[in-house]
Amino acid sequence: MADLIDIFEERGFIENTTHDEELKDYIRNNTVTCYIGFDPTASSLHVGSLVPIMALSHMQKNGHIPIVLIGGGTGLIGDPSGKTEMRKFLSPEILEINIIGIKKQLSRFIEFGNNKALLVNNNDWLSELKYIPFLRDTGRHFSVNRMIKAESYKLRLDSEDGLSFVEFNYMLLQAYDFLKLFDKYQCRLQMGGSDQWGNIVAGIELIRKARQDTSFGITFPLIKTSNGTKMGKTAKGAVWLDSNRTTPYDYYQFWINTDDRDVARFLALFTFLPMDEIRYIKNLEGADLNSAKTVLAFETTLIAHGRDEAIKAYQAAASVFGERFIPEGIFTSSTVPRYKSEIKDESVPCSYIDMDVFKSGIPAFKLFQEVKLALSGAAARRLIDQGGAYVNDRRIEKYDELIISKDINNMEIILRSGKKRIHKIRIKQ
RNA sequence: GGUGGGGUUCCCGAGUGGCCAAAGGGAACAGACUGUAAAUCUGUCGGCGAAGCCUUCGGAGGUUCAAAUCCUCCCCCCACCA
Repeated sequence: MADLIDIFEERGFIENTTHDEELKDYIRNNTVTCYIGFDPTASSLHVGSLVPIMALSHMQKNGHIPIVLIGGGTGLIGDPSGKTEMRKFLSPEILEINIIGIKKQLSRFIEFGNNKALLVNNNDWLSELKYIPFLRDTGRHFSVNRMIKAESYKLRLDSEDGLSFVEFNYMLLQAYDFLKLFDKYQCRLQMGGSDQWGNIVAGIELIRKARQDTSFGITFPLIKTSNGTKMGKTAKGAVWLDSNRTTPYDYYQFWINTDDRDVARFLALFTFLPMDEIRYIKNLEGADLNSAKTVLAFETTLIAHGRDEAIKAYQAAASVFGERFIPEGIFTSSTVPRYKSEIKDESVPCSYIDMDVFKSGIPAFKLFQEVKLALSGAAARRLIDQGGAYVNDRRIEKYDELIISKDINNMEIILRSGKKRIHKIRIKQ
């Protein structure tokens, strides 16, 4: 059995662990059941959750048993850890929808079934908790004095908005989850983002006090880009794993646009390529890194959306931005296309517009607004005035220039905003 | 429950009767430079096909020629006291 801790360490997954040596021994010598909780605050997970997901996947690939805990119960409350504002309460109906969406997504990363991985919902036990027994059995193990010193509450305790009692309880519930999974599945390891440290330690202590037994915790670093911003946020908001929210094309583009300084780190975290191959690219500099970015984008899209979509996104990128060749010697494990591949634009954003529209002509800014390359007419005019709008690679000079039939090539018109945002119009007869 | 302080455009935050579509910063968008990178500099940044008009400063009313600014009621948040 490969040494999971070593894998985690060299790939950059570990921010902090409890009981360093004991934990290593435990993982080396046992089939470990471990869990991570996911809050069902949206019907899709996003790139921000990718580190925990990849961690579970590594666990499984190395013969351990991951448990995905969906916070159907705690989701009714909202974790205040590291948050500046109180979460909106979500209705049970919405939570139910979200849970279904999340389950589906995780199946791409983790193989459920045959007890190779479990998916549980803490609503199953939390919803039937009785207040008084809970206080007596679980609450008595918690010291408020300690809790208010927890880093995870600090932000909120110091803030003007304060911390509601409901949220204050979150830690107890998460600790209780851990205890429950310990009892039920002998789960002794909880992992989570670095903001979960307090909650994880609370669970470990609860298990120690209530069961006189040992359990462990690992936290992952908060992944920031080298720019210092939280990773996974773009202009349009979060980068989702759901292809209905973030298309595979956009997903691929998100990764292609990785900062030079982040490429190696992200390859280690977000792909399964061997570290030897990843280390090699540390020799690359400047534009040479672009081939590594292609591999990063391809592999991440492959994992999240499957091979077909990854290929399509690759081909679309090639059709729009030109093909990049991956040198033979690098990333030999990657299945990224290396030959001169077909250049197809199938997954380039596209909409269909009636031929009639172009017979009489449509003002350019209207067209840009129509396909959502600009959010309003004013924004579209601004874009054109500033020289950022192109039709078939021809810069539009006047915002009300009519786009007409002769702009159509092969039943298509290509619109571009700035350098990177492309939209294709296909003509309907 | 009492007292005091607040709720401003995507975010932070100035603005206390007209000069306010609202300072400043951040984010974002575009241009130049580039490698679909970063940094930098420049411009833009509520809506409407221009002038002009319309909508916006927690909500609802009111005073005024004129209200983000004044008054009334309501909702929410914070601090201190109880």
